[in-house]
Amino acid sequence: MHIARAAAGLFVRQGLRATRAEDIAQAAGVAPRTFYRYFASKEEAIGPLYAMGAQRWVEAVRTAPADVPLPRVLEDAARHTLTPGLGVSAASWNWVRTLIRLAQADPALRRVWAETCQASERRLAQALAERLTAAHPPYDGDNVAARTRLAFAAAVASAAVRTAMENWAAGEGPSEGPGGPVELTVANLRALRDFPWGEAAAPEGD
Amino acid sequence: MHIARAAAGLFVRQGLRATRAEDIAQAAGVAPRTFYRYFASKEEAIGPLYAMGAQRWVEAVRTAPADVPLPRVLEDAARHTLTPGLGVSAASWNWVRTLIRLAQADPALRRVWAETCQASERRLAQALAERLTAAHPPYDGDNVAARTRLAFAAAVASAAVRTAMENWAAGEGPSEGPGGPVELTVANLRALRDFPWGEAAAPEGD
DNA sequence: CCGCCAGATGGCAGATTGTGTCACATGGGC
DNA sequence: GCCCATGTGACACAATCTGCCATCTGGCGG
Repeated sequence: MHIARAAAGLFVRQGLRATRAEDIAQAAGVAPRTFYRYFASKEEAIGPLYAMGAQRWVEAVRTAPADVPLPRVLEDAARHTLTPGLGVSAASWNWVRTLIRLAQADPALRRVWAETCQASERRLAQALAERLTAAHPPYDGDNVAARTRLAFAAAVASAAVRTAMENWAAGEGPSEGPGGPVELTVANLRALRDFPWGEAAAPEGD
Repeated sequence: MHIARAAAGLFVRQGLRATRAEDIAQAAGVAPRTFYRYFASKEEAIGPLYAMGAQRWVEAVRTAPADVPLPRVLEDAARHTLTPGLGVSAASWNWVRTLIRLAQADPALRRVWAETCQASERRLAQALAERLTAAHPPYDGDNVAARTRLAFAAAVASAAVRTAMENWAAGEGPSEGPGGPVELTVANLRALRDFPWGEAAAPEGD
């Protein structure tokens, strides 16, 4: 969505506050009225940019073979989605970092980011449900406990990626290798498996 | 915050759309300008209501003795916060359900809900960090990997409660006992521990 | 070719929202 | 009493959204 790109460009260049919805519309080459046909507010305009990555990740999970164990699926999807060069050019990772920082800096944008994350979480839950119904016919989608468990699994997986991205973006680390999004995400997923969780969360100080 | 209550009342009674910021101000007995001194938009006005519960939960975790294992702390905090009658009157749980449903129904309110959840997640991360520095002096807050791991832990714990609340509110289940917020949350936390997670997430169909 | 419809877009008016600025009141300390 | 900090209100105005209608475009059947 080129309107979203125009919005992001203006937000980064001159700040959210100084950018009017009309400016975005003009930069994107559309009428103000058209802008508001797609977005309810100027903040929402970068939503699609935030959603893109999550979209790819969920899709990778959805299309994974049903016989691969879930943790493996999540890890592979993370690698496939977050490794610079695969789908997202290595250069534009700086852009990604900038956008995430932007979201953390402004309350209104943080709301958009948060909502986007929860939305993709719901899509992931949907994808996991499909996996389940395919593998375990007795999965009962009407059962509150079962649905909650599924939503929780999606939330956890989603959080593994989200916290990795947020913390990576907040620092100055590289977009690849140790300290990069992929490594942090994988570390989260692994920690999940062997969390004693009984004792506090920093046994070995990595 | 009595402005928040006034806003919630109007939103529930006549809908978000039909409620103007000025109406809320009037219902709360303040001038419109004063309303905007506290909230940037009318949607934000119910934020404090969403935050209250999370606030209590985080506080319960923070004040837990350092020698109690974390999963236990989380479970206890959940019971303490989510059991009707302890702090939140049994009657007002219907109100809670209504408010959460409201959030799921409207995009703008969903954003507020999402942001509130992430905000309390950050506070929980802060609380966990304090626990850690107290217990394991070598905890390194400057380390990206360590910070991410901590944020992830907070996100997971937070998601356990959030998904429980969302799924409880979406259905018609009781606010207490099986199918209630407490049970669902505890089930999430337990599932976390013995997730083989290797095989799909619905072994025993509870 | 023509009429027609569906969908996307733009123009315009106006209600609503959000903000800068100043004024007024209250209450505590000197 | 004076002063300052803090919370509140009034007014004007910029910016945000929205309803309604006109216009354009492309496809489709007559």
